[in-house]
Amino acid sequence: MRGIARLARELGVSTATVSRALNGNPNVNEATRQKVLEAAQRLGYAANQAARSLAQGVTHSVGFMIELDQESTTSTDYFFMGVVEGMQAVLAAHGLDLLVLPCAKSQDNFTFLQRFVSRGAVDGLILAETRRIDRRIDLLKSSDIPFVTLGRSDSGSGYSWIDLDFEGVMATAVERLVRLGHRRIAVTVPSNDANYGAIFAQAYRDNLARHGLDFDEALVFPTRRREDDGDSIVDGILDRPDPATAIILFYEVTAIGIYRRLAERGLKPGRDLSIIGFRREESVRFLMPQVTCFQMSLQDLGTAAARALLAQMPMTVRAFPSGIVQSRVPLSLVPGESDGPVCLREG
Amino acid sequence: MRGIARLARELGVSTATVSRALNGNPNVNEATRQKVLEAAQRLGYAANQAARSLAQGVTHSVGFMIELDQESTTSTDYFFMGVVEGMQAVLAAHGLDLLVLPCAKSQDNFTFLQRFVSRGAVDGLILAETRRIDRRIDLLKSSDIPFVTLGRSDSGSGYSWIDLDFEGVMATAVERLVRLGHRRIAVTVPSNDANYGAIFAQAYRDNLARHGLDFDEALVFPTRRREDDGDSIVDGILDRPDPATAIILFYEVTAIGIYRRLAERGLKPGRDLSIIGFRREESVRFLMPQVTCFQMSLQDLGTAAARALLAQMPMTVRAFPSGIVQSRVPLSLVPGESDGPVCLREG
DNA sequence: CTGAAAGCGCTTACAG
DNA sequence: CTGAAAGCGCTTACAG
Repeated sequence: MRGIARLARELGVSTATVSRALNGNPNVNEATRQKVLEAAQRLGYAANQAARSLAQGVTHSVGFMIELDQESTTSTDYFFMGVVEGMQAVLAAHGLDLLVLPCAKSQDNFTFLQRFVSRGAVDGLILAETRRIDRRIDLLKSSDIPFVTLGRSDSGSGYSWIDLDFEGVMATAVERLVRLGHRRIAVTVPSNDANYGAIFAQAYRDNLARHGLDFDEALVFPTRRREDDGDSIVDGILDRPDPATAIILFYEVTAIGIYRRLAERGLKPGRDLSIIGFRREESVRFLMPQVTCFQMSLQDLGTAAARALLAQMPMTVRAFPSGIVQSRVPLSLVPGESDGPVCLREG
Repeated sequence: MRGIARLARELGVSTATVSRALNGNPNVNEATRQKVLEAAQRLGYAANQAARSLAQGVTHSVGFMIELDQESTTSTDYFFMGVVEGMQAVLAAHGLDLLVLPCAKSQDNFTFLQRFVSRGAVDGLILAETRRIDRRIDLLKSSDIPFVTLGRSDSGSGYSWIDLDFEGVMATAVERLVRLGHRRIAVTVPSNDANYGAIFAQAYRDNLARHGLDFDEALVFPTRRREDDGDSIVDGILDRPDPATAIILFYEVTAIGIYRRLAERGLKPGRDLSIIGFRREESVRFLMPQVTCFQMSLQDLGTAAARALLAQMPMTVRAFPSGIVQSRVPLSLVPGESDGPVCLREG
């Protein structure tokens, strides 16, 4: 005999009473409850997770699905801990365990998710890095499981998402550059299939238009999260009849290659080419001159996602009556010295 | 009626047969199995996790407990993704799900772990960042759950661990510096309570002794994972009657502050002070001159940990007959320009 | 090769 | 306030 039965026998009460005492059911004599609690503590007893889930129909756990790829292996993760910290704090306060579910890039992310969903392994899900078209969202919508995504998608509708305020960042960056006199502004965009690339690019176009600037496909540079695209970007920007005078970066790390190439050509960031980065990444924080960029709270992002999820879950919906949440976490500009007024050279 | 019962009724067979077909039990007519598999696929059926675990007594999942602190929020995590990728690949190949369990620094890590253990939420555990004295190890030893730690500890014995080869790194670093003529070698050590700090410090002493060099407490600098200890270190090393000529860093990021301070004093890394870093971190990869440091495969670390765990688990012990594994993942030197022969100045 | 039935360890109406 | 019992959705000897 084991588990709750052993505890019950030991105490001379029924398993029902033990269960009630442990679960905070009010219909238990206070003295009995103390006796049970004490014994459980002493014997290190905790209800078996599987049995509990089966009987209750809930797991008291939430999954956070992340994807493991080469790129994220060296950088995105830096994004990860802060976000998880925010989520965990909120969920723990409501008795929910956060289980981070890492999906290898080599396995199909749809199948991966489906397994956890159809097995009822978690009560809710948070998805990272949504795609423009993302079948996972359709899957989650058609099943009855509460979920929230980190990032928007064109798939599905009427679901909760939290995202970065790409639009706000781009508006601030473009306006700042325009004020400094820039009329030809280049941009880098991520070359992967996550939706944020498309959003960033669209915001770029929208904000050029707002300021009456022409969009030029030649000034859009797809990049990966690595520093060595600097040569082609700098040369591509400057060696043309109508060079750009500024560039907005999606991946901040690109600044390293740009700085390097500029130095080779005897040029200076902020004087000969204005640079505004997006997110303040670890690897460029010490670059000189400092990159003008945007800062945000990763914890807040995680917190917002967790709250939005709790608003979907039956157990916590009353405490979070916000319904569907679709919101963007703001970023604030951190001025550096990598941007400045248009430099009047030869032309 | 739902779950397996519904599937069984639909197919006109018993739940036992469905279960067998789905679980690869050989005692099933091949045609029957196909029929079941097809229907399960079509209806999106997968066995309920809780019911399955309860019936089988195993969860088919492994927990990787990590801790979330301020420090790791900005850096250690960079360590994280690669390791998880390695673990996940190995575990998935054996039908095990990897659940990353993030523990907030504000909650007691012992209690956190205990809950997962006593509830039987996972079949095995991997612990990160062991302490010199680590009650979690005693807990795991006294329960029957298989586990592996990332990092050694003085607690417990006869358990499997995987760690970095701090000794090898230190031996290589000290020997390299000694060959370059250095006799006064400083070191930075982490100021937290993880065991690797103690190991690193001990390896430092051992290797000084091996080369007949005196140990001097004044040359040991506790640091945190941030760049701004450079001033006190550089000044502390150089402004003394018997200055050190070289320093070995635990946290590579410390190099940034050291470089800065050296520059302020008109000195050069590699010429006026030789610097060898430990692990090649993202944030200093682009420092000039490049820091001489050590490289390792995070994936290999994760892979080794997962394999060591499989060797403890009943289901996989036959495929991994290695027994207790206690091994150190090697790192290889990546020469930079931050170290060089002793510079003969004035004295 | 298949099915009826017991059992995994809990929770929770139901009855008292 | 407490207990006996049914039930959660599976798996697995056991019998055929």
